[in-house]
Amino acid sequence: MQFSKSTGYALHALIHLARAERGQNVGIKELSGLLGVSESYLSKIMSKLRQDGILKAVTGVNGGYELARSADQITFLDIVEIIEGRQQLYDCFNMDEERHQLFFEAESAGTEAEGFSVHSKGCLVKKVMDGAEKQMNDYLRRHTIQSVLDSASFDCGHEETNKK
Amino acid sequence: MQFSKSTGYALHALIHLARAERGQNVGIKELSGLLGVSESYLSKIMSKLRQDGILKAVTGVNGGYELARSADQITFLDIVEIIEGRQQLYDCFNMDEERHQLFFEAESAGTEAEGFSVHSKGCLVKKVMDGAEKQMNDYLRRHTIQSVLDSASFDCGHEETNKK
DNA sequence: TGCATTATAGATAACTACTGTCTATAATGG
DNA sequence: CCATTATAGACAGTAGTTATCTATAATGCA
Repeated sequence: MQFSKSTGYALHALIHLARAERGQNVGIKELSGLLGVSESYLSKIMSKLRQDGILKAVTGVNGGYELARSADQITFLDIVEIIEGRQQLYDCFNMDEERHQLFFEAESAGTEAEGFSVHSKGCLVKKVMDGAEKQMNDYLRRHTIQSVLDSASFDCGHEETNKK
Repeated sequence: MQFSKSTGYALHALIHLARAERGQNVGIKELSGLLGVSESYLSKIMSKLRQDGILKAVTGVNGGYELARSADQITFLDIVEIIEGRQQLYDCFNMDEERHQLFFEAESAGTEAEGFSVHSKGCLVKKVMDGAEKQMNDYLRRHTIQSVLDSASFDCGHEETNKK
């Protein structure tokens, strides 16, 4: 299990766009040269980001890409979900209860009258794996394109560093 | 990006083994029937777990598998690393500094005399992605086969529940 | 208008990993 | 000696990733 290279391309491209002047379009040629990936392949990725509202694109002369929202409103999780897809990391291979009788959490067996909060039924393995995924996603949600710019000392001098 | 089904098989099989009597071998036939996967495929997974010291295996009549250590010494991370491999989730596509000049963290530029701890140089994108992976791994390390057994109310009656 | 530029969309293909089957082999107990 | 059980290797189908190439559409400029 690994993140696809496309996710890396997307994140690096966005950082570059975030550093560009507002209103300045950056073309695929510049981006692909910077990242060392073909224009053809990268443009697929950029189109996806546009379709999901991360970018704006302009065709024609002086066209190119621009962020559709400010860099601190674009989280790493946004990009990972767009490129990797939104399925969960762990799909239990067989969710029917017949086979899972041993791996399912029993729902407060027979104690309904006691007012117990009925446990949500589900595979205990999946519960752990989903918990693990949530830890990662929460972290990715806390990190934005802007936060990466802040942690770097780009153009030391005319921009304050460590703004965050 | 998703966990492979094999990881799910492995975890479920281990939970079943953990419930078996100490010294009692469980055969591949029983396990494959329970999980709904072929003996052939599951045995590959079990062999891997044996090679990595999670299981002991006995061939021949009355043979089968048994945990090699106690269930609370087998973490979810152990199993994920064995089945999914130990590579990092994010490999930066191009780590040479030439191309990365914009994405690398500068190492405490020119302030060496101040006694700053020199930042470890590296791609800022990778730093975030590695951080995210660490969050997930830490969670997986805190969850063991035993902790899953504890959270379930198996065989209510002759075993204490919530031992942990 | 016509042309160069630039993004978009579709078809295609190589490669890899995952999932799974089949067969042969080795070890063990009865 | 035989049935049982795990192991190892070869093999194949499927899906996803990583591209490439071509054609198309939109835009700005001369």
